[in-house]
Amino acid sequence: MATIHDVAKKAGVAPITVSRVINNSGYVSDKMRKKVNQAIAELEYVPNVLARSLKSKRTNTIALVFTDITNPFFTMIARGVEDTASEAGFNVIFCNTDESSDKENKYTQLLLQKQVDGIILVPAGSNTQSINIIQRQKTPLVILDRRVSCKNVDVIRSDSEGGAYQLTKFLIEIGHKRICILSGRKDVSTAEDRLKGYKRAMRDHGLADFIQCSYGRFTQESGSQQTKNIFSEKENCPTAVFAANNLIAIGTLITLGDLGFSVPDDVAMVSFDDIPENLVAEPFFTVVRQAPYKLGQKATQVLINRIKESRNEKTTKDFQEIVFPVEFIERASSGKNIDF
Amino acid sequence: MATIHDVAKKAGVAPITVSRVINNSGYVSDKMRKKVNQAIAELEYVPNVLARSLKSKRTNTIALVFTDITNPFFTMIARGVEDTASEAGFNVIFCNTDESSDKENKYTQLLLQKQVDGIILVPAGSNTQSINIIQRQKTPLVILDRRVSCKNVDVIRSDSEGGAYQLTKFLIEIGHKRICILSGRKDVSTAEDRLKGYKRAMRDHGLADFIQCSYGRFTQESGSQQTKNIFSEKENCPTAVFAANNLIAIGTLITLGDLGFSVPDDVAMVSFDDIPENLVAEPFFTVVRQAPYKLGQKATQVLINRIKESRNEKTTKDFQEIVFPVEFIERASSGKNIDF
DNA sequence: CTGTTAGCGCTTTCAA
DNA sequence: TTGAAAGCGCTAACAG
Repeated sequence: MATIHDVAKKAGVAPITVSRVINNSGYVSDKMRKKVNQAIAELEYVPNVLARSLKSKRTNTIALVFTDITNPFFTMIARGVEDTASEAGFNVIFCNTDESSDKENKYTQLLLQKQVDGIILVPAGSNTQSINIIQRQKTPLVILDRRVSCKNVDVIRSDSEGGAYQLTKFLIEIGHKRICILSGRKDVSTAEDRLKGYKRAMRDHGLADFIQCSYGRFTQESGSQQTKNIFSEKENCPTAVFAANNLIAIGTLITLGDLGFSVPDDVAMVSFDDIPENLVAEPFFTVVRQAPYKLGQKATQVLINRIKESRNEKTTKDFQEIVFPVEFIERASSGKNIDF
Repeated sequence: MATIHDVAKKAGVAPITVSRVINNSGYVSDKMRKKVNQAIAELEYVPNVLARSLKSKRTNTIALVFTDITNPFFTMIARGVEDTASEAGFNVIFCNTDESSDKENKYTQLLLQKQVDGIILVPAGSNTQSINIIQRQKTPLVILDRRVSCKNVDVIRSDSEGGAYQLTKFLIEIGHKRICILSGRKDVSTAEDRLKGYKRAMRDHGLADFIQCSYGRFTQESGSQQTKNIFSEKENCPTAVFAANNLIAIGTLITLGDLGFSVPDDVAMVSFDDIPENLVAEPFFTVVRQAPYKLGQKATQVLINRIKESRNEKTTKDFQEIVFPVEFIERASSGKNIDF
């Protein structure tokens, strides 16, 4: 593989001149430029950005560390990040942690070694170890989708509590009292916040006695499992279920069917998060929908600003927490005006 | 940020000794090792892999260049690639081309500059420019999911033609004659192969006169559009539709509904590719299903072998084309024993 | 406008 | 078992 020296020799110039042509920096006469470009073409020269980055201290690469790209919610986030980063001249490395803090730590270590310019992190749990490491290396960092206990960091997320409140209130208003929530892991802020919103709505409407919470994970299997636990005893079953994410909702729907409950006739359902429209012929769930693409977009913008700040050694602006509103969509799963 | 020199100074050794500790290479006495490790911990030293890679000529990074991670088929491929690569100590960079050869070229250029150790490519079209560039830089390459005109390259893909034959034959055997196929772009091999398989099945069963093909793109919108084109004139409409991928299938299903056709009662449907099980409560489509995770896995294994070969300067084994079988699953969308 | 010098942080090669 | 020297390919800083 040709190096900048080979090109320089062939073009009869100094390596730095080649560098200037490649990077469009400094002054180069048209004559020189032409010669250099020709040499580049002839040698099929590909600049080595490792060497460039080693010298320039920037890789123009950011990383997105999240739980599982297989969940359409995160897939859309990934696209939002990639598109935005790409437009700004940044590359993206994606890392799936599968909700494991161990994997999260390993990946952040690796990413720091790779000298990424910045990291967008969806924390796997409440553990802040990787956050601390990233910050001690002074690598710009944005937290996405979930709250964390540290205060000195930017956070971009949706209004989980508000959305949960809205969904619960809706169920109450169409007549439900015995509403249960099936949520994710306790140490994941979105699971916690949705539960909080649910509880607040129940209390606000005098239904504190009917509060019934279940923790699990944000997966279809967990949705099934939690549903089995709650609906296996046929006495005093909830008349409505609030699934704390899309995958739980599907597990719940399937298992309710298996147990002989039909939705929404026997049990009403609402869910946080949607399945992307191009994957479903007839959307069924009443949901509160986040805007994952926009979340990814915003997180990337904030991160890139931080990166630019750090390059200019500007005084750091205050950290911000940006909370996106959610959108309520009523569909068939919640039924309506049901008599009990 | 501490460098290897800082660690060396602190530990009272030479930089190379630190290097040996980090990489577990060469001989280092336990005493030295301890001192070095302590210095590393105290300084929170993070090795710079750019410098390492510059010297060692390997980045332990591979790239997956594909069309759109938003399509669950490719999402699963991405997971297959990441998990396999990760296990072998490789990092993955993902690049979405959105079926644009332009973007494909730009990304491959960038990836070569980044000195990735290998590339897995799902070609955006029949253009082989990026393949040529990659090969001229002697970067190991594996083609995934689609055929290409070059012969000197490994290809991992599913049996599109066979699967299409199977689906078409199935429709014929349950009594359909007027079967149309809605496919993707003509210059994408999977669109072409599925069409071929369909045609061959039609001919083999004496239905050459009923062959009705439509090209478009592998998206929901295209599925809708193609369906509109074919079903807007109510005369001699097909009694069955073969959607060449999952997204087309959904667009078709929706639009058939809009046009007043019910599936499968008025029109039977089959489709290539499934929607992942954890995203759908009640799978509806009769499909031929690929194994995207395995495709990604296999492609990565083949690529990593090639990378190791190239490091050992071994004589290159012959290029292989690995074709995965597909799995037929009958569901409600195709109906059964319908009278015409 | 063009070039020289030095060095980014690491590891290979050779020597002790 | 440890280290010194050299250099991977590039560019910042300075000089001309």
